[in-house]
Amino acid sequence: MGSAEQPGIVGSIAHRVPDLGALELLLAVARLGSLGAAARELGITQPAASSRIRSMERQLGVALVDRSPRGSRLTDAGALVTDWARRIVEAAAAFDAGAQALRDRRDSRLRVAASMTIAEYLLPGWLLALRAQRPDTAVSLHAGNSAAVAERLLSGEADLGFVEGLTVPGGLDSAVIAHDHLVVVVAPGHVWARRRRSLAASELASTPLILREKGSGTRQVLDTALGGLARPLIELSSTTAVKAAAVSGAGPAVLSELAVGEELALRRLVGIPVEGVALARDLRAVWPTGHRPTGPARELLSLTRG
Amino acid sequence: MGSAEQPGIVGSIAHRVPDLGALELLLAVARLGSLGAAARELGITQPAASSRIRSMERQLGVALVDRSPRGSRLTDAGALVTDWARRIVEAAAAFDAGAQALRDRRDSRLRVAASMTIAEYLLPGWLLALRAQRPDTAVSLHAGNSAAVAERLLSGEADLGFVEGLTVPGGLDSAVIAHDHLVVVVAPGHVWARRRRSLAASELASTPLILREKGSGTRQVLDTALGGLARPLIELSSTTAVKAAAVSGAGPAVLSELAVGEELALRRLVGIPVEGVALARDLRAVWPTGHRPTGPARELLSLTRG
DNA sequence: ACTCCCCATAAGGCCAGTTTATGCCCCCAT
DNA sequence: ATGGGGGCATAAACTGGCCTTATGGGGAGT
Repeated sequence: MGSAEQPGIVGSIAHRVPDLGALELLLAVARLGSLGAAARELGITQPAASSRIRSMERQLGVALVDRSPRGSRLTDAGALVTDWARRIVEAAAAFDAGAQALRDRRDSRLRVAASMTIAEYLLPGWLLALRAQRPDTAVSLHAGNSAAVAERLLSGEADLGFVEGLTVPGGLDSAVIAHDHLVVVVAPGHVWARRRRSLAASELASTPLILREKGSGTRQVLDTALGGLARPLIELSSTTAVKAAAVSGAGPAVLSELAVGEELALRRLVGIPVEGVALARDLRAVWPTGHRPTGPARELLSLTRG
Repeated sequence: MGSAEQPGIVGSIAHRVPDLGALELLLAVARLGSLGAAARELGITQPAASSRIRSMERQLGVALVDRSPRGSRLTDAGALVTDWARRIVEAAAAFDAGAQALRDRRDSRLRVAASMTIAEYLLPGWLLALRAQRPDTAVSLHAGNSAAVAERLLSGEADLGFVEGLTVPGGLDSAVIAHDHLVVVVAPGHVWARRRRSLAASELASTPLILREKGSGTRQVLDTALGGLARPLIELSSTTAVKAAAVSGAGPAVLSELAVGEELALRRLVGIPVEGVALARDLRAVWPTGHRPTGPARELLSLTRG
């Protein structure tokens, strides 16, 4: 690492955060109460675990575990660190579940097609649950808009689909699996953030907004709710881009609450109540008319409803 | 969460998920549109970035980036992977912000004391926001129950505190910064999950529950709401342990909605409405009477929306 | 054509993490 | 008391991944 130590602006966080293996090890230690047991579970030797925990403590500058000849318990700081670490590892598990489904395997027993918002925010969790229940089910995933989902289902390239629009594409049966609603959000510095009254539909319709492109489920719902009048300030091709633009203060955006939950909680964005507009939408599972999901597809479907 | 730390048959997820540095690089490529530019931003050379992205694609079995002599753009699959990766990196950034506050003890310009739930779920995000706004503010953090927070403030060992109980400890002024409410949760297989009617307070009081230990803010609110009648099925010392017990079906648990948001969304737990019990509580910032927060403390306070 | 910006490949170096091999400590059962 | 076993630490050697430097090829604007 010859070039590393320029003490200027903060570099990447990767070298200040222990890697996933170390965090996973820490979780195992917390759960099992012993370095050796944790090491066995992860398939490494006890000295490796010992050394890794120690170097993590050195890196963070905090003692994480209390070692004793009877085992190891977390310190107070260690418990906190472990809770924070768990969120990273959970996100990594979701990543893994999703990524494994993207690998286009011919022998997949369940082929799923989903709209972007669902694929982005919900599907990894469902796949994780499915894996816990049926570890040997190989799943493949394709993401696209409603039309693309319908096409894959009707051509037999997918067994089960998920869409987020208002209408169900022709030739498909569906079941509502969850409800979502769109929210109007602005950066905390925006004028609207200081409003006391809720927004009138006419105001929303007459204000240029940061929007997803036409054809997206989100845009479809908004256009319908406003009677086709949504005025774009700018059109972006991903939820992430819209969020980033809104956070940076470019203007008001309309997004699924799924997409902005975290931003609202941390006040990076502020939600503006709107009156007289139906911004709710159903999230639906879809399949070719008559072909009720069976086998793995039925399994996944039942997981999405609880 | 269980699935994130279940004993893996296939070994750890760490070797199936790219490390944080690679994910961060991918995010930079997505944002900047070029491998070389991303490499420069992270302070590595272009061949290193090229090689790292390539090995990530090999590991995941998916093409992530479309290279051209004019730059690089994400493939469709790459966009999805990047969105999932962003969640890992965000969790890592929160971890980093929190961990740094656990370390900086001596020369901290802002010393914070917080109750466990707040330290666990909210503080890392606040610290992240604070760092974005005032990058040079060194923060130290101690977590403990309300009494410990009060003690640190009154002894001058902390400048600002956060508590979640019903009452404000003596000698402290406070400001409500957010509202939280406790929810009754059970595993999806539990009898209560199939109830149609909401739960009566008397039923809750007469059912043995999975609870935090006495002295915790959560327990204090519940005991007060039920008139001191909460019957423990088992008492556990961390929110995480309570959650894990509830998910495994051991019985009903009572937890902050902050703690179970994800579990509810993924149906690993089901919330049970309760009638006639006030399970709401305020989250408060606290400081020694008369010493209104100034400087960094005031800055942090304003981020929490006091 | 010239030049700039992009990316790929090759060869060598370095560090982190791992394994094997010991040693010490404490608890408990014989 | 006396082994035995579980638990952790340290030392030394190995390995592999990531980084760097050096170099080459391809497209786009001037």
